[in-house]
Amino acid sequence: MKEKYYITTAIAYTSGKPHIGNTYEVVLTDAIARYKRLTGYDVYFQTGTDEHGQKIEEKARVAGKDPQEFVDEVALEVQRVWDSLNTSYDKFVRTSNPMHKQTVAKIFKKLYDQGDIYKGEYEGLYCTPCESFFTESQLIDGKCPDCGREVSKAKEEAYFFKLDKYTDRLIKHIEEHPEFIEPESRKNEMLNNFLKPGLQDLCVSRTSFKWGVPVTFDDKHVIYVWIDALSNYITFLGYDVDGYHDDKFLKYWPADVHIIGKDILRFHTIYWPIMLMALDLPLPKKVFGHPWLLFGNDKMSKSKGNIVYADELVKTYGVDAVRYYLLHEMPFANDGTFTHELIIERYNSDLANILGNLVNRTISMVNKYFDGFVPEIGLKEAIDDEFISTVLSIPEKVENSMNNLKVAEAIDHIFEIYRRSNKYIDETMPWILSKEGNIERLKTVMYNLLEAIRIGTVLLSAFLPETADKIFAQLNTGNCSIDSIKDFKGFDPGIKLNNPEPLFVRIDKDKFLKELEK
RNA sequence: CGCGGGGUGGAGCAGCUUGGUAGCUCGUCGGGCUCAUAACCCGAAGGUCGUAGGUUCAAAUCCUUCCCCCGCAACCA
Repeated sequence: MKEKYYITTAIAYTSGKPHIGNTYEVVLTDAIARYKRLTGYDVYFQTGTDEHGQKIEEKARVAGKDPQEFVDEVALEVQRVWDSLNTSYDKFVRTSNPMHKQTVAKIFKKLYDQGDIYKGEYEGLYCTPCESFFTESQLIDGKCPDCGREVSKAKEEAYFFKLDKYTDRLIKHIEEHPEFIEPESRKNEMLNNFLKPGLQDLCVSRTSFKWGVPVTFDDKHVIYVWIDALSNYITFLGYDVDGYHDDKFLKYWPADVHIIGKDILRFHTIYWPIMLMALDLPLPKKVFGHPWLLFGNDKMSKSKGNIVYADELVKTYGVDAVRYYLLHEMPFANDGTFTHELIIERYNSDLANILGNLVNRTISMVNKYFDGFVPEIGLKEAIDDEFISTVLSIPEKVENSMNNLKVAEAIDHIFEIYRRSNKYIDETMPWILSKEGNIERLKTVMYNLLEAIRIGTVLLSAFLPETADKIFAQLNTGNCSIDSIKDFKGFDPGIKLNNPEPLFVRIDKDKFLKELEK
């Protein structure tokens, strides 16, 4: 019986096409999901779109479309971008789904009936032309951030979620489960900024727009984003307020990890757990707030005009080059940087030179010396032991890194195999062995290289699935299970390799960048 | 004094919890090799570890001052 692993991304807001920074989250989650599948877990990977709210209502109106029509189009676009990066989600959810809306309405009612939600008044800074409330910090020079006009204090009838009842329990949970909030630096932020000073009640309904889930017992109100969006993690598993849950919910909840952007960590580590407590459900085991991908030194934004889209990058560099960059160049806790110069550098040095060239030269030699047939082990030397033990030590290192969600570190470990293999070629000098007619020794060297590459490729398949498939095809082996990399004999002698095809063709950086500018 | 994170050779990062030759990748320079995608392997140069003090036999690592950058600051998805 496989152990289950439920992993999610945040759902993307359908106000427009997601940029590379938004896409990073899905690729990161995908790598973890694929790795867990590889290592024997029953993985359920959910992602999707958050489709309600005033902003979307407006965007649809401007586009002259019905909101549903509008989000249908954007959701399709989001899914297309996710697919362009080869992400292996099991379920793509959309909050405009009728079943989801029904459950959300029931959750709201239940929380109201049990006294966790009450009716009150929301007071904020209101911009009349924009029909929107803003907080002090959202204002630009004290004026409305959308239209630049004066705002004034205003009140609106609204429903609130009472939080103080659960605060102590949440503080205790966070303190007793140091792994709950990742990275750890964020934990203090939540604790010191919000929980310990005491939480303000959360406003959970709006009357200023209609595009959302209506409050069943008060139709002036629409359920505001939090209850609607956050609950996607359970509604689409078949959670039922009356306890008639689907098997899927019983099997997969609680989530093993929610992967989200650091900007919405507060909602996932405070409001969401409190909602779950109110519903008497177990909390997710971990929430990981990943850093942002910046373009150069700037945050990507439409107003700066520096938006980079994932699907366009895929067209330029190939899917695995983009995945490699996202997964390997992003630090664990600090923001990462994207530039074309940097991705080309990584592409050339890591993918083309170290990995691609290794596979190419190894297969070429086997073709040349053994007509492409995988040789038996022949004569061994002491240096082989060190080489083999280095390779065999990698899976455990990768496992440790992945258990801490250190994806970049895990990839580094895999590349240790390739670096060591390139060095092994220099140490053993197969072309000399061939010239001297030392075939027994040559057989061993080539076998060791092929097996090292195969082991690396099994691990690599979680991160660069397309490349891994290409390598397996060239090696002509289907032996790619995690069990096959525990010892050093997973490559059956006698297999006929296919001809080598360059995996990554080197990019001429200067020439390429000039082309890009056109 | 709102809370928190960070400042390490040209670039990007690790090391700091549990003080004791400053490590990795890229780039630069020199050498080697020729199986391979001008790729691969070896070596070298380059850092007073933001600043000023303190603790210590010894500090990038612990404590304090100041400077600079960044995130959060509550209903913005």
